Amino acid sequence: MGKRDTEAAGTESPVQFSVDRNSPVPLYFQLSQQLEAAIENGRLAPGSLLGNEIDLAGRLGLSRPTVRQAIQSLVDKGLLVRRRGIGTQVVHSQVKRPLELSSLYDDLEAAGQKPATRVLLNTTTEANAEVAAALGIAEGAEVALVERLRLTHGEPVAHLRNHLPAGLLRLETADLEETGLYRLMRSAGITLHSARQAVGARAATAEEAERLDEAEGAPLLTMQRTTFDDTGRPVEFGSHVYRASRYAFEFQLLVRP
Amino acid sequence: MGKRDTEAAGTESPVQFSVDRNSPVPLYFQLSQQLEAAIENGRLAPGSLLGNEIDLAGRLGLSRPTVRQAIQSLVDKGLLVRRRGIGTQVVHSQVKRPLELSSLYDDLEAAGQKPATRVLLNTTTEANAEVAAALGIAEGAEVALVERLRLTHGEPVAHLRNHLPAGLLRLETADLEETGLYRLMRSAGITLHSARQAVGARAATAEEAERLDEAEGAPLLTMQRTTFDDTGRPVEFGSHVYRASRYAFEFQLLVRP
DNA sequence: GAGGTCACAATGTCCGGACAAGGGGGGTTG
DNA sequence: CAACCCCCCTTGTCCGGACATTGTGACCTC
Repeated sequence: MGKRDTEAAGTESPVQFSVDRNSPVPLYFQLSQQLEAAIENGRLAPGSLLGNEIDLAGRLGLSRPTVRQAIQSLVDKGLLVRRRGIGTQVVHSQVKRPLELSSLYDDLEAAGQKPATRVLLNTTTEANAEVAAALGIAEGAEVALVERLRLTHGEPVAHLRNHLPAGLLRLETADLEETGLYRLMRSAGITLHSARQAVGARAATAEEAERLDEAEGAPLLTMQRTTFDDTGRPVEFGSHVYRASRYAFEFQLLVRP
Repeated sequence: MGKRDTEAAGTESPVQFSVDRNSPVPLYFQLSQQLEAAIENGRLAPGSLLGNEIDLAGRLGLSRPTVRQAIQSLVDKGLLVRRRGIGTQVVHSQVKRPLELSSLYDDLEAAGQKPATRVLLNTTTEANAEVAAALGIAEGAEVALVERLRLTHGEPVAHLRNHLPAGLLRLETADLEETGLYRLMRSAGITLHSARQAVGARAATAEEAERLDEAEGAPLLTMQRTTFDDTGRPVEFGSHVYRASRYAFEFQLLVRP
């Protein structure tokens, strides 16, 4: 009886947003960024309702499709959940970042470690059967070969062996010592699109043990990865070995609905 | 001069689609499924153009937004690539399935292996610090504990230890021997939404070696995973050990644009 | 009081249109 | 002949509206 009809239902959100129509950045993107920031810093509490799309659109002077596009992008990121008949609510946190095509260099840097790289080899060679199959080229064809040792605090973490199609990109040893391979590829105009990975484990050979400062037979984490650009062309085949005592893969993933 | 204006530009696709407006399944979904099937079986060749959205909409009697929604869902899956000013192309194959929240049981079954499960333990216990932190509950609180040995062809592949919040779900040993844990959770109405995983490696302890029929010190692949439902509530914490000689994680992933 | 029924609220789907932005090709111009 | 410019094609963004579908809660009935 004494209830006002506009009274919010408890977990409603009073956060205000605004968009700039003169900005060249799309309206839906402006909104999604503001929403994401509000979720990130807790102004939009986990579990709280977002308020219905119609009102939100009205308050911002946007159309519903635009608002929906903004919300959808965050649903895709796993930050929001839509429930028909209920509303859109903020996921109960714990979600950080979904799995990306992780660069070891970026991973280490993000973890606060200061990664260093020692280039062991930067040359060309003939593709063996495995490399040829991964890169979709003929066996014996010329490919670029890079072998690197990745270190943090002066300690080796991983041995990285990468094969790239010939002529794709000019790799300077100096650049490789400075940053990660993916960054170099991206700045060369290559758009990384997808990758196929296999992660396993095996015991260290004598040579690997020597290189990584481990005992022979110590458990190592292995990863093989073929990366494709947006045309589906293989642009890189990596065969990496990590010291299990110093590195593990961590990632978040979403369930495809 | 002698060119007809409707002449396709070489790599155009002549594939026909159709939608049923009386079906309850959404129009955009009908179209995206047909597109996906056409890509899967090669009728839409890798690299070929899809034809512009306007025409496609016109031919199907749909609006452009609906067609775009269908196409977008396949772009999200990594099957298509859009280029402004050019058109939408089929990715040059190699893409199979992006990473899903993989169930070992489903993985093995999909690989043609016939997985079997031996339940070693199905009880409740008090959460230790690690489990409590993962499930977001108090240390010492009661949790369900399941330990299973997963086998193929009579050979052990992995030892699986799972902790679940008390009262979430009634786990019958008989069911656990028949199928995977995730299937049981899903059929209990729990919607799995996201997971946080860590994959590493270590040497087998004497007990693990015994259980998995490996030598002591053999390299093992380890995974720890906390799974969340769509409200962000932790619903499962798994601590698994795989025989590196018989199993590796394989997955495809997309680069977030 | 327990049950079902109905209205409401919210997202899901779909339409038709409009203009902007980027890429490519062809024509024009030097 | 080459460089530049302009036009056209395609996707990107955005709008306003319409109806369907699905949870929820209140109301009514038994």
